[in-house]
Amino acid sequence: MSLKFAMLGFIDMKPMTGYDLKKMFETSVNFYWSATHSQIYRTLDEMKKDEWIMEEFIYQKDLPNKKVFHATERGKEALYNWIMEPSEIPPIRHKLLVQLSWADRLPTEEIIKQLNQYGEKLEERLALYDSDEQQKMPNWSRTAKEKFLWESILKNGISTYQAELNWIRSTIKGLKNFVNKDIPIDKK
Amino acid sequence: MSLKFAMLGFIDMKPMTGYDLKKMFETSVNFYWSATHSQIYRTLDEMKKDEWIMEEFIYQKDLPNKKVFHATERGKEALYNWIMEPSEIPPIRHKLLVQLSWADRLPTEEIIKQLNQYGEKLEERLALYDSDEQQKMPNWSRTAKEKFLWESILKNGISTYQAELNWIRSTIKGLKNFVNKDIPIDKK
DNA sequence: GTAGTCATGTAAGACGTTACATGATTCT
DNA sequence: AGAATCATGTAACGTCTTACATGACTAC
Repeated sequence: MSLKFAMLGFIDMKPMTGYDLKKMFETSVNFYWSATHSQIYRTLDEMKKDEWIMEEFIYQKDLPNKKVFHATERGKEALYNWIMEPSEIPPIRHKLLVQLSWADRLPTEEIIKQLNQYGEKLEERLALYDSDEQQKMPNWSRTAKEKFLWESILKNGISTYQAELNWIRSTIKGLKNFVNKDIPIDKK
Repeated sequence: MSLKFAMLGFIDMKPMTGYDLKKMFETSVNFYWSATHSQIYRTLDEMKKDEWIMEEFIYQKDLPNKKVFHATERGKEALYNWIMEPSEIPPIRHKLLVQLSWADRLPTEEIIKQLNQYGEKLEERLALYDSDEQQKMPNWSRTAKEKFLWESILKNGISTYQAELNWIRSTIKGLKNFVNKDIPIDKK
């Protein structure tokens, strides 16, 4: 449901093609919403039917022709209304945590290896976000307020991943007590 | 893909009905994976076909009949192998962040109201997890290691939500500078 | 009486991923 | 010569949500 609006917001800022949107979802936005080109083109069709966007066909000689989409008044209104809707805490589907719930069956070293691997991925992700690289938060921001909002969004990602990385580290530390030891419950 | 294994893990600990699983997903497990009964019954069918579980039909006089599922050897093996698979950082789909990206259009007070509402939800969630209530992490844990793992999983949730709550608070603070003010970029 | 728990299922639709499909231009 | 970029789409499949459907017993 949010996908339409994520796309509409971009199109409203600056008319765009499906291909442009695809790139947006691959770079900037990527950590809080994502979409493949399949999904993008299908959704563009729907939005066109709903008259939230209008298509402008552009012929190109050297490059493939393309369709630039523009937001309509109806579209802008729909976006505006949606932005004010209250939001729930997003459901998380966390494979690693499901694995951990049943990881009792694994040797402790294996579990630690798993957590380490995951931790490395978090580190990479954080490195990416901390680098200038990720100043790809679309840089055609107009107002100071908008700039502030985009920076805040990035911070959300960073602090979430950082929290999880800290958790990983402390969990690994705790697990080391179980390496090659059998610790009965309630041993005082 | 993880759903099968989340279910299988429970069934392996203790034979269960679809209804029992449903309750598990509503309580304990709920923050890192969730499922409705529709999905659960369909998935049980599939797992039966794959011979990961076996069905035991139980006739009851006062209550509706039920089907208790037991994990098979094949099922246990599948679970074991899956647990060792490396896990990616789960994709996040965060409606509030999409809304924030385009919230420049809203009066700052409205944005703050939105963030406050969301913050309250986080506080409720945290209160729930901090309370004994949430010792609903299935309490038939056998080994100390398993107990440690379940506690760790809960901590993951708590620290994630706590990090987001801190972020919300600091974002609100920052936004207050934009209430009824027009701040040009690069004003020194 | 009315809501809740126990207990099971089906059907339709929304949302998402992966694979299939094409083809010119530009960079290495 | 091979890979990447630009640019669009379709088809099949997998996953998830919402609504429809039933029915007895129990607690307030």
